[in-house]
Amino acid sequence: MSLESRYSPREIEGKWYHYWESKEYFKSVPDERESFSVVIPPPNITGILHMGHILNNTIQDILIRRARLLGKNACWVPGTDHASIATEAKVVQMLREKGIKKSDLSREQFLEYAFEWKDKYGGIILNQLRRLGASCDWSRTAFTMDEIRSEAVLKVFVDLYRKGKLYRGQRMINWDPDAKTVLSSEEVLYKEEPAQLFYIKYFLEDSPDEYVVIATQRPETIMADSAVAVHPDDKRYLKFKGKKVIIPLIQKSIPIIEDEYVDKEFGTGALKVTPAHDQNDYEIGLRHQLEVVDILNEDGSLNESAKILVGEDRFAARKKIKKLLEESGNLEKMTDYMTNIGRSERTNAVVEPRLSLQWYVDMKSLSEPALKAVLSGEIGFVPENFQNTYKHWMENIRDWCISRQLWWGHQIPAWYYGDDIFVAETAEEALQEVKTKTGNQELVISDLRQDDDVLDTWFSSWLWPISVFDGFRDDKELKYYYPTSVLVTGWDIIFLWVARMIMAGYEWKGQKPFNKVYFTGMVRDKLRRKMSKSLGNSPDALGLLDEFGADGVRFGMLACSPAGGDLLFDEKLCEQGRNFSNKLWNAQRLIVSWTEDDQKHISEGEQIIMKWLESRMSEIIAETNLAMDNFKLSEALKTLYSFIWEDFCGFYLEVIKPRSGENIPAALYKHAVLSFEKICTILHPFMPFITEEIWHNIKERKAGEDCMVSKYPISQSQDQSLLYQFQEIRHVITQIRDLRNKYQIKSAVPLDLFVLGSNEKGIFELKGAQDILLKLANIQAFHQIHEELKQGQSFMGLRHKYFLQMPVVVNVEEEQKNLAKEIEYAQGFVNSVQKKLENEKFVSNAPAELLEKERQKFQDGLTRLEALKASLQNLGN
RNA sequence: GGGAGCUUAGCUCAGCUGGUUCAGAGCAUCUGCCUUACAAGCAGAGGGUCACUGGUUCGAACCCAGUAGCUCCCA
Repeated sequence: MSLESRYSPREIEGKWYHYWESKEYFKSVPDERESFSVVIPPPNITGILHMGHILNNTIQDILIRRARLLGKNACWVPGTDHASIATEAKVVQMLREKGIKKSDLSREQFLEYAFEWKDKYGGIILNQLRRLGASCDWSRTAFTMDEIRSEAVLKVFVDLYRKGKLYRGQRMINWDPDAKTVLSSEEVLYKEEPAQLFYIKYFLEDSPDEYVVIATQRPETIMADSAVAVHPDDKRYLKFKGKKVIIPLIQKSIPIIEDEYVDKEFGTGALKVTPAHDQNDYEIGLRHQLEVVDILNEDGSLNESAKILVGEDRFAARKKIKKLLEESGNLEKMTDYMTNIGRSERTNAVVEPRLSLQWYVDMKSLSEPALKAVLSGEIGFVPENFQNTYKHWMENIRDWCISRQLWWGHQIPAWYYGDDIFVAETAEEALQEVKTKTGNQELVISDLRQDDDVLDTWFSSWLWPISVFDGFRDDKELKYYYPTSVLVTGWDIIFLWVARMIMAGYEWKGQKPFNKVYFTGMVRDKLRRKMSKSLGNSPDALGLLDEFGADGVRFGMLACSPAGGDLLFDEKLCEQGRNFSNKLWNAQRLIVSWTEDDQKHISEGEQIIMKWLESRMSEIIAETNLAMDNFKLSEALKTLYSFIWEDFCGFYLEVIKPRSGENIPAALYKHAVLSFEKICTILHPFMPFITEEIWHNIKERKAGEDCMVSKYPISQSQDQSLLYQFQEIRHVITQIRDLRNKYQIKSAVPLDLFVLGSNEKGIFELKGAQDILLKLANIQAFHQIHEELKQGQSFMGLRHKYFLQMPVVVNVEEEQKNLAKEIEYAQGFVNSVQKKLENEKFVSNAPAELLEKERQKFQDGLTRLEALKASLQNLGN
């Protein structure tokens, strides 16, 4: 077989993904095995693959693939989210490009277009996940607006209504004038933005020479003012108590009121009160029974009630009113200042506080079990400190506004007849109720009017862990897969989604939806900026996959992904991943190039290195398991990376590599293949494609004998003393290489090695050590000596002192310097340990084990110190 | 205004319940190598007062308090 020296992932990745799919390896059906289930955070149908998805789905895939290898019945349910606002915006835009206005269409016609759009673009992102290697059970692909999921939504709505946990209420809400819909507070993003404060004079009604100056950022709303408020303790305004002022331009008279809400320090200390257009003002209005004047249309333009500037957009009106106020002499001055502006997460429009009638879920009743579940640890958060954030939000929870003034989504199952509301899953049921209530059997469905609005998208996604298993109709699958094992998502939607899923889980199934939540960080660029389209700092995800291969990208993404915190993405990490792929690829090339020979004897060195690798691998498996159990995926991968690169390729393969032209003993070859095979399995969850490829290249495989469905190796007990001996061997090799480097002695020149020791020979007690030193450091002979060697470079091992005889002139002065430095260090070490041992409190307090360790340390330190001193002396002679 | 968190090598971060002179890894840097698996590589090396100040302790990067700087969430 001839293989390129560079690994090219492209065809290989495609090949294996199709193969796995054709074998139905991703498919899960309930059986007697333990289940391991994950539901995907459904990406928007408007979305395309970005770095956040790569991160999130790589992690899920790793967990799922590992569970599968561990013998569990792994089920990863994929799907998409209909994303009301975002999708409707896209569809409206698409229609506009075709020259169609939304207002010209009926609801049915619009939905037809929307579904068309969804069919065309909605699956893109799922296909992109396939390229990443995501092993989802595609036969389960769900959509928040498909039949099963929609039915669940309606059921839940009706259920909440009947339980009295759902109501319709008039509230101050966040209005998106672009999308013309209400937003929940979680969908509004606040940011400091520069703005201007307008200082406006309001003249007194009964003494036209006097005036009060109010400072406002929104002069266009003065027509909606119902009062001017001052703080009751504010001495400046005492004289105006009970008086009235005139709103400029429209000459309307409003009272001056006193309210403690007013901040005396801000602006002039006098606040214009506009109950219809500000949350706080609304509350002041309630306290003082003020008139509510709504001057804005749903698109943010001024309406008839404004009396002036009718039809103008709010921002245009602001500019115009400035001029008007100047002309009328009411504008005293303007100042710049920074203020928090709320913008719609989806449309970026400045959000307008607006009074309106909406549907709400009473959250208090739902939050209690959900809070308890997390605080008690029933549901584990990774990292744990998100508990605090969660707790704070849950304890201050506000009712959830779930209606949206859109067409794309689940239309609210509420029907109106006269002044009455009838909530039911279908129009027929609603009609039945109307008939019962009114006693009028003649009524037909068209006599009722269904609520125009749709439900917030999260009102369907909070049911996701239940609804993807059709859990509202049938418990069969739910019993097996629910609660799901772990949810992997970004911490930014902890309230929008995670908290609500927990509530839904307890509300309808009396059980948590998942055992663990793994919060990923936010992907940022090297400069710590959030990746965004507008900054253009987000790498092209598909381009990355092309360039580095899915395995390389998965590696790169994970290498910088601690749970929770931000992660600074750098393409260099993908490059590292690609290089790692290449390393594995070449290790495979090497092994495959060898010729087996069953006649050839295994040397002592080969014997011990096989044993060593087994111990070492067991150690690594245990470490990896521990890291994975604690969701330290990044750490687990790094452990494997350095084991494979340093231990397996850099050491083991170098030792067993036959000299050129020679064959390899058959048993050794088999050991190498078997070891590599295990490595493939352990690494498979992280880098599925290349491991599958290598798995098949290093050995003939029978049908169904695939890496993806292999058995995860078990950590055996380890030979600790062997591991220790090898540490010493490798240390000695490094020292020898260093000396060769320093004195420019080629590795081709064989050298003799001496170990100083009266009764033990250190590493050379281990049969085979010499073979290894010969192979890796070209040590041709080994001698035990009992005193310092005059001609020779010395170095310290972990326990012993070694000499290397080299045909060189030693730089005495420099050596002396180095030795002096080392002696100083060793002396310091010995001193500190001695101090510790002489300290009675330490001796009496420290555990016996530690004490023993310290004594050993002291002994070793002394030996080392003596040896160094001897070297120094020796050098002088 | 309320809360959470961070500060360790040039960069990004590990460092689990205090216990090797504990200061670690990767990347970057430097030196030497195209040694027949891999230059996407090999062999080595240098680099840090663990933000600052105090305290607890036999012992502190780790625990406590304060200070400074940064980040995020909520209002």
